[in-house]
Amino acid sequence: MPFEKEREVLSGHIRNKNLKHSEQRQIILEVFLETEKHLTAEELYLTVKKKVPSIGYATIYRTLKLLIEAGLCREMQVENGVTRYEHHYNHEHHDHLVCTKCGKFVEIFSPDIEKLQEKIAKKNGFVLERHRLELYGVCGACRR
Amino acid sequence: MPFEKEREVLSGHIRNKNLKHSEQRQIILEVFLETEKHLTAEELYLTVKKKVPSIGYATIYRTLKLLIEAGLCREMQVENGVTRYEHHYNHEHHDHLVCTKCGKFVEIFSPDIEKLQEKIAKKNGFVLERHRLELYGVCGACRR
DNA sequence: ACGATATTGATAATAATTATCATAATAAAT
DNA sequence: ATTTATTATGATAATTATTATCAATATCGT
Repeated sequence: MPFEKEREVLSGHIRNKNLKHSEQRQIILEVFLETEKHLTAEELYLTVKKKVPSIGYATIYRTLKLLIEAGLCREMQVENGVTRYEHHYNHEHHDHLVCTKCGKFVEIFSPDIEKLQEKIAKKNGFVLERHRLELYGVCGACRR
Repeated sequence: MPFEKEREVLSGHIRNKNLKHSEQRQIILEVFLETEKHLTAEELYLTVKKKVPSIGYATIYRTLKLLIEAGLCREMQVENGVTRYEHHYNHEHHDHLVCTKCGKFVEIFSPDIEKLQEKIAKKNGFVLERHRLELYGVCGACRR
């Protein structure tokens, strides 16, 4: 059974909040997890629609919110304003390095940068909650 | 004459692109520069409207784009999705540390972080063009 | 199976920004 | 100064992404 852990997380969250299971939620979760890239709501909608033709946009958005609350999903917005959704369960925190030509991106992480951020926040009297770092440049393939 | 340099920059850009001067553009620039905080398009619109009641929203957006092209203005988007505009001419590059309670923010800059970003980009074969860094936390005042 | 409650899907509403287009303003040439 | 070509403006429609509304349906504990 693939994604058993993730199913359980969602199930637990639903029970926890006295919500209800539904086929739509199951399928949206599956499609989301099966897709190995950062989806837009529209992409998710279109893919789910193939399995559940009656699905509505609102359900996609509602379920994405639910997945976020459950800790299974994370929102990311890259420059142009499009919101994408990425897997969050068992995925380490990371930031993104995005190619401005082809849109390809890689996930990055730097403990050194994280430390420096903490330092800056403290210096200004802030208690840091989270941050957002996006690097934009041109990737190797796009430069030739 | 205040903001003489900035006026010249805009003037030069307008000449350069064979565009035309207008009172609206002058006044929008003035209001933008006079306001010592990061404005939304709406705030700018409302302030300009006091001086030029006939001003339209489209002109505000068009002129903001023009100011950005001229290097006088920079867009910044903080988490909630609202786009704000800040002074860019003769302002050093900086990032933002934002309070999630009251919305207050301070401008920050760390050469060390910048260097690390370059290093990461290079390691991944990217030539870095720009980045975006926002730190979110709770400020001193909001914690008591 | 019943009843209380939550979910769904269709659609309207919202909000921010951009496109359209007729009219007005600007700049350059006469 | 007048003309002329071109750009800018303002009103409004269109667009896009997301959220709210609400009647009909599905779920879950009894």
